[in-house]
Amino acid sequence: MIVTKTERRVPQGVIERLPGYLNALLHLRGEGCQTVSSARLSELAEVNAAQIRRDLAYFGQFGKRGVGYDIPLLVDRIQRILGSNHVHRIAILGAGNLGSAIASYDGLRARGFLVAAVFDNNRLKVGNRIGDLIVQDVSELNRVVLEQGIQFGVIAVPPESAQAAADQMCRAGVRVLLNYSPAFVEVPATVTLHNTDPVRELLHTLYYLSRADGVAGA
Amino acid sequence: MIVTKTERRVPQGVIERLPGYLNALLHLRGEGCQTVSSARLSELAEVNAAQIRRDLAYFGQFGKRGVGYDIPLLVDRIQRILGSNHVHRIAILGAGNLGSAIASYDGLRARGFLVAAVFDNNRLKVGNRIGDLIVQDVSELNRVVLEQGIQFGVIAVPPESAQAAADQMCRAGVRVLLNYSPAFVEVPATVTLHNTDPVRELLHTLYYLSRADGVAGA
DNA sequence: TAGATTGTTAATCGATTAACAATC
DNA sequence: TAGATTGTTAATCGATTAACAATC
Repeated sequence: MIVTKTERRVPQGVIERLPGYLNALLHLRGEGCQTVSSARLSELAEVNAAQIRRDLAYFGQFGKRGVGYDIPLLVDRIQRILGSNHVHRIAILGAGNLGSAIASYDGLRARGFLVAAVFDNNRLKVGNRIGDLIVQDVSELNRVVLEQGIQFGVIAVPPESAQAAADQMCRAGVRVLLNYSPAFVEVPATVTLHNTDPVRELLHTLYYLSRADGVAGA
Repeated sequence: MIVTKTERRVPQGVIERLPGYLNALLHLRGEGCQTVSSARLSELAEVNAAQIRRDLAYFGQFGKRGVGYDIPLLVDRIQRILGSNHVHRIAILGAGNLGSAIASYDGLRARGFLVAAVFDNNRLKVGNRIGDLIVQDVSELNRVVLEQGIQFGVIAVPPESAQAAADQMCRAGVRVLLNYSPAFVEVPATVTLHNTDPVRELLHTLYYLSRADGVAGA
């Protein structure tokens, strides 16, 4: 594994912002840009320009003074830092609308993820086609995760089955579990659980919305 | 609108944590609990107990010393603070897998949101049923948003149509726009845009995953 | 050289935490 | 009363920002 010189403890906020920078850089690269200034990146990523420079400085000196950052180089560096420079395999449990949406989500491939398998326990769904994949029976989960070295599991089942799905995924050996259901699930300490609740952001927005009615300002 | 006494400027971090508290409280209420201590809430919401007490104190005194917080009361208070104590209507543009998944997402109803309409520009999808809803042609968007007082718009179309979808939603008059596509979209300053990128969290997790291989600790 | 933009310091700002008196 | 837990202060910690010398 390649690690850049300065390996101080990097604040979590920095790591959380890197994917946003990468996103903007991929967008710029797609438009054919060669270099970008922290000022321009600031607009796209909605982060203060000084902070971008400071964040990147945790990992080395990637820019040229007077010029800016070389986009392909910076993309590569950030991908290495995050570990998205090689492909990571994902297994999805649940082949309903949510599972299908995630399996065919455009943003995954471009950023180093590959949906390697989709499982369901419903006989009617097993055998269905989702993009290039065939839905497999959940009894195959252990074998496939092991054989393909799958590290990421996605729970895309109804909330009442979420815990059972999580248990199966953990037994199969995934390292990270993404829970898209609104249920609480528990996992062993060796597995990293991410509860990604799409409603949480709506609620948070609501607060500012009701204030914006009465008062000026965002 | 009911507002509690202390209306100091509330830090953004507090607002972002409230939905997590609410989530945990709804879970506890579902289990039949009457009261909860900040220590117990701390476990469920994964936030320091002192911080929970401090966060809540921005809005008033909701607890009883020696006892804890009354769950139904606290649920009600947080819902009022966030504005989720009355129903907010959502329109979804895009009736594919993603749109269907969001439309039938269990977590919405429980937390004050109602998917009021789903639109698509594909003749083949117009007229389809998703739960209780019939997919409508996108030409109906303006009328329906106006008539039903819809404030939230969700973009669930392929990335290449995302900007066009955003424009239509903004013209129709939504106040908040949730973009689930990996595309960059621009909106007028009067509309709040939320880019909810499910891959961002995966990338962020990846960083810690690669470190966990070599070093001890989370 | 002149202009532009980085890398980095120093100052500010705000969030987090521990601790404890108040009080149920 | 004794035990428990809040509300709140005070101390710490870390993140953000402005500013500017270094340098392309």
